[in-house]
Amino acid sequence: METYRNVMESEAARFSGSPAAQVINVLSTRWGVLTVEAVRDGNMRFNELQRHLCGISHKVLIDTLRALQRDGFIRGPLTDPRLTEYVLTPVGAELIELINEIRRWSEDRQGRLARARDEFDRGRD
Amino acid sequence: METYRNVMESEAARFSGSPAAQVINVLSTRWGVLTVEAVRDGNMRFNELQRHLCGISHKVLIDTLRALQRDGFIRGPLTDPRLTEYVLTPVGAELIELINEIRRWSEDRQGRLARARDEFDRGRD
DNA sequence: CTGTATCCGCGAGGATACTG
DNA sequence: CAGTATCCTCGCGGATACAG
Repeated sequence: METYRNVMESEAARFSGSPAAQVINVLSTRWGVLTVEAVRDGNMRFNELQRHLCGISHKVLIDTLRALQRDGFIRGPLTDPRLTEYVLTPVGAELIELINEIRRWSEDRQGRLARARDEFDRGRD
Repeated sequence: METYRNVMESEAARFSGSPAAQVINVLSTRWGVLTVEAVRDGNMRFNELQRHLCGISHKVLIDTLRALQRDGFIRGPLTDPRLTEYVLTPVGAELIELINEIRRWSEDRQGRLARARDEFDRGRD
């Protein structure tokens, strides 16, 4: 066990200790963003989520849900026995806004970013 | 070799293909943020950077610099022989703004985030 | 169905030696 | 000093079997 201090908690070294760590944890793990978005898309039970996130393994979904709950972005039966579904917390909803901002930022610079890669890769083959 | 397609390019699966991948790559790797910030703090040569980023290994700094250059956030001797120092690109400077926004976002919610963790951890020991 | 407990592969990050 | 080439470690993400 001891997973809840594992997944999403290499503690995003560069932000370690800082509050930003919890955000980076979500962004930087394999299924973090996908999972919060799945939860937002409709409060779901475990199996619905797993089907929604096609490809995620049983264990990894549990680990991810646990980490997201520990960081306060979702709530669900795993921590609160009264619940039957996973739901976004208010902070979780705000997190999605932040994620969307990052997406926008990237799309606004899509051209420049892509060009950088092309140039770099061209110089090297 | 083949590192430049390695470091920072597990291709941030959840954003794979999307332009946001390049941003997440920086955020999610051990030294990504620290390195762009070091480059901003003063255009430096390799060894100065390594001293500035105390603890980073030789190889990892090179890998990180290469990835940051590939993604267009910095430029330097590694890709451009005319340069002697590593410098931020315009997009790189904007990236730092984005990072600061994420920091602000987190600090604004610091209390709620910390409380979530405390509650979770308390419920489990 | 939901969560736990194991076992495993692979890749990022690190240590080190070698080359211009 | 800057960059390359190896080798190693450790932990995330995954597969699977088991338990309420």
